[in-house]
Amino acid sequence: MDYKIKSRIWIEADGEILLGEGRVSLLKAIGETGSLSKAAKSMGMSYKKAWSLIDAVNSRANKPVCEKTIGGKSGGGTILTDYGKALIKTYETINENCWRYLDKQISQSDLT
Amino acid sequence: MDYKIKSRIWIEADGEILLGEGRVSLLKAIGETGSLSKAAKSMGMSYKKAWSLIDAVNSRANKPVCEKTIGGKSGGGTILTDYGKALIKTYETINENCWRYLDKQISQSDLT
DNA sequence: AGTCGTTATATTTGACAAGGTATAACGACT
DNA sequence: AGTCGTTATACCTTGTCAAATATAACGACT
Repeated sequence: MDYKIKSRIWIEADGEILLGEGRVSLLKAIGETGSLSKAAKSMGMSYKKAWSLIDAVNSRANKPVCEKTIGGKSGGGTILTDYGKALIKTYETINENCWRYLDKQISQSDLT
Repeated sequence: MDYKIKSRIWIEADGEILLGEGRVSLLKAIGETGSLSKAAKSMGMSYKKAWSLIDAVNSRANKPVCEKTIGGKSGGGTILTDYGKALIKTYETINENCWRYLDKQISQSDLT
């Protein structure tokens, strides 16, 4: 059996988690569905958990990550800001780079 | 508030966690104390948890990571094998490299 | 035989996170 | 005014994981 190396990265602001893998997935689902409740449902996550995650992200980020509207014909919705999209992209790029880097590292080691 | 990037890496064998940050700390404490129970105590960890962690590591690693003796004058003890020491060293080296790499990545991004 | 500190294991208890349910507020539209 | 789907929040239940407790086996040494 050969070993594999895995990693998780996250971004912190003020010592608290701002953005991790789960929050990025949720933000992406919001971008696709235009709604927090639909995003939560598409991920099999409870609305309550999704709301608290997004609340944490918005309260810790330097700029708003999404904009929410309540009421109206469609009931309301949530859309990502440009800043939110940039955050997602940065996270994913660094994450993929990290994977590649680690795979190279483990292949250079002589573990058996 | 500026963002910081954090990471955790771990090594898997057969899809199960072999070695992570906590297990490496425990192994190092074993190396310093020569005893699983003393190592657990020094980390404020229950003996049971320490034992189960080490049991998992030993059962998944390709070679034994530590050798245990029961009974005798000193009651027994646990010492690391050369293979265990090599595992620790490899993990820590890759981990530190990963931190440096990520710091470089985040500084090259233009997040505000 | 008795002592000692260790490894090894089962059982119970407690704390905390996760989830479910319920309900209110909202506002464009009919 | 009524409808609708959403955001927002409180409350309670449940499941899971950590911790505490208890006990046994072991073997060199006295």
